[in-house]
Amino acid sequence: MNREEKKIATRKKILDSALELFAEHGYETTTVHMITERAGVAKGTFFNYFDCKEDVFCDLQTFRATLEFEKLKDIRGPILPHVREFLMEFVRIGPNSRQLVRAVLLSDLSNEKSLSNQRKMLEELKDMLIPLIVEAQNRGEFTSAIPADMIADQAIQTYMGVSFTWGMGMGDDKLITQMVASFELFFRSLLP
Amino acid sequence: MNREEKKIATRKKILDSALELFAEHGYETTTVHMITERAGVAKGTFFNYFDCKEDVFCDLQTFRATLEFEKLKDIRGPILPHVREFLMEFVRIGPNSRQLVRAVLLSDLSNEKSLSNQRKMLEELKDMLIPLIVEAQNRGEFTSAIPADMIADQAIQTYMGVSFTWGMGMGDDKLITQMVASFELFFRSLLP
Amino acid sequence: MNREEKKIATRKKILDSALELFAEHGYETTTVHMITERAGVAKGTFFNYFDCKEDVFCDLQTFRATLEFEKLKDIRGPILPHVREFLMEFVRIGPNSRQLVRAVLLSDLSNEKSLSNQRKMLEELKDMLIPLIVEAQNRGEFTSAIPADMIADQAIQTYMGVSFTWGMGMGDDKLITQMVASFELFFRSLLP
Amino acid sequence: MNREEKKIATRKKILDSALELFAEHGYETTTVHMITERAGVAKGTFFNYFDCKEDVFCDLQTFRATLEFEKLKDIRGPILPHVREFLMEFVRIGPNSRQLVRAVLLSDLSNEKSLSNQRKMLEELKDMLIPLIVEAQNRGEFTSAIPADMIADQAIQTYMGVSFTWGMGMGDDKLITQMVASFELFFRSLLP
DNA sequence: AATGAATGAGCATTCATTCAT
DNA sequence: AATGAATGAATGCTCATTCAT
Repeated sequence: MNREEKKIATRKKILDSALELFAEHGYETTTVHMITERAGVAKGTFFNYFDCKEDVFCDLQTFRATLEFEKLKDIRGPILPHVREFLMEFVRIGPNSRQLVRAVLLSDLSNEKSLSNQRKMLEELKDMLIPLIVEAQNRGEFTSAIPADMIADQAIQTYMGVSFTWGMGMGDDKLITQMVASFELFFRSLLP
Repeated sequence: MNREEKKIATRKKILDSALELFAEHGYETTTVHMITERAGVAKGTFFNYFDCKEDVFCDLQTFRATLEFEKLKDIRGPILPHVREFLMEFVRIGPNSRQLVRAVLLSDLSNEKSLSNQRKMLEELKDMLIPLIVEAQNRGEFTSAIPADMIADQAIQTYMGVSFTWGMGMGDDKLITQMVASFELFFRSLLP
Repeated sequence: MNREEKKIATRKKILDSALELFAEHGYETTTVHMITERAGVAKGTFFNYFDCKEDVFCDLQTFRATLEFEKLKDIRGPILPHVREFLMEFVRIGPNSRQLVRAVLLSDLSNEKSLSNQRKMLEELKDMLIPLIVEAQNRGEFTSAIPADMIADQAIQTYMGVSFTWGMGMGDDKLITQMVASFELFFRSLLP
Repeated sequence: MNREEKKIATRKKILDSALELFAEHGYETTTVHMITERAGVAKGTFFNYFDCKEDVFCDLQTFRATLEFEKLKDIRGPILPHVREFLMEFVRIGPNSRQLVRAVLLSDLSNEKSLSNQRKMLEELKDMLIPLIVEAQNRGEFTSAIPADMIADQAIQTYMGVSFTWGMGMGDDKLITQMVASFELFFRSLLP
């Protein structure tokens, strides 16, 4: 492992430890000392990689921003199979322990910067969903009785609702199972 | 106002100030000094009423436990109107600013004690919903294709999903409007 | 000693300790811990009295701003006796150990706020001196060959020069002796 | 440029950067990182040339010790022209921005080692001045009413006083102008 | 019962210094 | 000889909590 790789590894160690600890104790209660201790580095090392404690926190969220919403654009024909597939990938990429989910939600709420990041991301997702929904309505897959943007809102709410309650310890052992089940029911409400 | 009443008033002033501040800044970021300043009492007074800072926090949550789930027990005949009414009261009692909603969700997530309180409350709610749903299924209001407990989970998820996304700043200006709209869609998915 | 007096006493203890330590080690090298240790209070107590470390520093200078320059305004008749008297009082009020003088000069230089405070004070002093000098020139006490404002500058320079070299450990044991001697020589240069 | 020359150049780069930064921010506030960044070398390189941060600081002062006081020894005949000339060179060699002057004075005061260096230098200067002054008194250039060592003290005080007040931002734009003006007045006080 | 001065453990952050590469 | 990642002691500052008044 050369120098550059070591640096990346150290950064990752710190990020991972931070994510775990934020999940276990929340942002404020987690100290830099705790993070570096778990990462197995000195306290000072933390600040070689991040300007301040808050920065790690924001970093945690960026991984989600990289999600490939783009894929949704190219959907042709019946929408449901694609949405199911997208959803599964979306969940597969994200955190998969209840603790981690809680940590991410916590981060969304506790911090003004995170809050607006997250809101922006959801708005983007919504903008990408609407045309898909409209097309599905035209094709007769979804009811046209409900406006497309309301359906989009609803989809996002379903996603966040599942995340939240699952993160709290309720629902099926696997997040993906719970997510798919909830969306099946959701799609049921969209039948023409 | 006699002595005893004064004591109760002081306690209430402190609790109210704390709730407001937790809503504005979160638990950790709110200091005892901030609370007593807003309540208009001296810092020491706080500790005459609460053993430690965490205690106010737990006190804040108890108000939700007092919610009258009991009412749900006595429902007879068609369920939908009752559920709609219950929902509206439920939302009316709870916090109504996005900030407050966020604060409460934050409190649910940040603290082990709060987390388990909240989970217990939701489980209770679920247990109360299931027989109602079964009866509605028997009466033909809801589809029987979906197990009652799954529907109950779904209802709770819908509630949390709306709370979360609305707290983040999305959706209709009024929480109640958003909540009702989402539940109408939800009920749509339960049609036989 | 009642509560209010105690507060004043504590504040004074902290200020005195700070002044001594700044004199011994300079501003940056002196830690809040050192100050509170010498003052015999807890570290936190420091911050009950001053918002930050820098504030003590600025406080140290204010005592000089209270100097009664006003007295100079009312001088009538021959100026020299009054100036001598003023000078002696000026020195008597100010710090009298070499260490303290050094601390004050150090504070003037190390900190932008102090620097501008001090400059302003000296400018004020100069403005007050000029009319006196003009009158003395008219009365024939001082030469008119040198502009009054230059003489004022010179007086201030003499004062600072004595302070600096004396603070460094040179000159007569007593600052006042050294100051008077230097000003006698200075006045000699102003003979018509 | 061979290896030896390169080493000398690197050392100089570091020293120059340090001097500039000490002038701009003072000793304590300047970090090794700032120095090496401005010098364009890595942080580690600093410690290849200096054992510790303090060492650069002491090195900076030595340049003043190299001042050729020796020249004063060989003065014959009327003293004033020589002293004027010496003074001008003295000032020309030294720092010429208000910031730099302030930095040097600061360094004199903040550090025990610097303080004693500076004191020693001034004492030497004084010892060199006294015989010159005695001779000038004998020749009738200066009054004999004032002891020669007092005059020497006075000269040094004048020098430091001008430096200090000029460094603080007062007086003529050019230090040399201010210095010459003050010394002219000083010489005036020495007329027989 | 109410006050607020005093406390000190604990935190984020800085930075001179080391040392493997 | 030069590098810069890693170190950890030290610092300014916060704040829940105590307790004499």
